[in-house]
Amino acid sequence: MNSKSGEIAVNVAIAVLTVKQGRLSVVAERSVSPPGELHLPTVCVGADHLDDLGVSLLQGSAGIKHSHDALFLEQLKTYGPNTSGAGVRTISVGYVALVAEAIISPKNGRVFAVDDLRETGALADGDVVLLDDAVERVRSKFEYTTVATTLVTEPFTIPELRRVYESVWSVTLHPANFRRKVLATPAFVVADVNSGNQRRGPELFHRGEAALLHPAMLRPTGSDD
Amino acid sequence: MNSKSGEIAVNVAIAVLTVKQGRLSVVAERSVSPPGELHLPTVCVGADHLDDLGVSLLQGSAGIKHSHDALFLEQLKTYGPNTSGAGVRTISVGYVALVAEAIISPKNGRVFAVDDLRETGALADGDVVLLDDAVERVRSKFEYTTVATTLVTEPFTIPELRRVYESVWSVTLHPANFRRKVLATPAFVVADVNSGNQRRGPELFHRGEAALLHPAMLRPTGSDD
DNA sequence: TTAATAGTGTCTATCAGACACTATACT
DNA sequence: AGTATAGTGTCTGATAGACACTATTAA
Repeated sequence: MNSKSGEIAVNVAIAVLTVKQGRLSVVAERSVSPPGELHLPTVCVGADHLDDLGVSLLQGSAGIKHSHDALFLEQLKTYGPNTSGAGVRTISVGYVALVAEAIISPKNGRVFAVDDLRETGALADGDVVLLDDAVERVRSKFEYTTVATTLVTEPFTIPELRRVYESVWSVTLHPANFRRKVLATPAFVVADVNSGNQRRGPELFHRGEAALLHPAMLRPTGSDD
Repeated sequence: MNSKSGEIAVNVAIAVLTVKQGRLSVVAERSVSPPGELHLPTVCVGADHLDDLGVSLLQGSAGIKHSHDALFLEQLKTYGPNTSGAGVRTISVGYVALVAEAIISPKNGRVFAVDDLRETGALADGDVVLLDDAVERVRSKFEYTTVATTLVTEPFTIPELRRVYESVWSVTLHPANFRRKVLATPAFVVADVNSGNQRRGPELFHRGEAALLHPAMLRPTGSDD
């Protein structure tokens, strides 16, 4: 109700998650000030709406062509205020994005396996919290939405989609039951029309129109790593 | 990474939800500038951490004695920036809280039924979005956590707890099956030791230690009002 | 040929929802 | 007595998870 809050700086930070070589991974950039430290892509907030900033930050950091077919972007929560080196109080609005590894070409950073980032401790402290929240949010989203299909390139097979689930949840799933559950949800995936023509091997699918899963596909109990 | 964001004001806004006379309700205050308009309690962000601000805002607006036994507080998301009347760009960090109606004594506001607020349109536009998000978050939390017990006063009966669920979800639930599901979750509620002594009537319970529900208690399909 | 994976069929334990019935309390 | 609510027992359909089996591909 009063603008007396004054000296607060606001930025948007993003965890761009993908699956690379079967491992849950994230785009991170090298910091300048503490050399060797890594941080998540960030942009300062001006007049643009937060969600618009999230989109442009995603596209800028991951080098994605505008309005690519399938991508997932969602605000997580806001952190801070933290006092930076120069004594500026800063709050960070965190976002999480899901993009297939094939269409990522990071501008200033690189794609790191999340487990490696955690083990080496190279990621800035505040970003570790954001990354943890991002991973947990995505793991949860996988249970009751179709966002997993944003991490495969079309056309894809059911086992490919299963390996995405396995990488994100870090579990192994029963192939037969997984296939049944995916196909039981009406428009989760749709069979490729060319499937059965020339090609042999596993059946090919495309993303369906469904966004929510009924019923939900719950991760195995006691699944966390 | 740069404090050039400048002119941004940050505040915290809260939706304090409760069940009053069987209806999902929220604490709102009368605005000064557009007379008659209502708004959610707000505080400007200074040096304190956002979550600490949420706690003090909850206690300040709802008049709750410090560290009351059961209360739920969670950050929702951040909105904006919106340009206020004076041309100040403001972003609002939204919180949602759950408190039993018996321990609310609003300082500057009143407890309104959410449906009434929506119908009359008296709530400020931005706050309507926050309120909607808060209600949806709580409805979802009810499915897989025990937070519903924060909306009853101890000791309580199973039917009282059921009516809390019914008010928040705006559905009617099957009494027998509801009781079975609640009692099937180990430490959701614990029987009152005095139950069966003097008193007759429905059995009395207290809040249990469990925070998560296994298995989840899903709302009836197609339940929204 | 062998090993690994894709895919189908089927069985069982569990849970959600519905119904029937008894017990208790208030009028 | 009669009505409403608390609480128990039980049935049915749907689902999760496990196992057995066949088909296909790649070495």
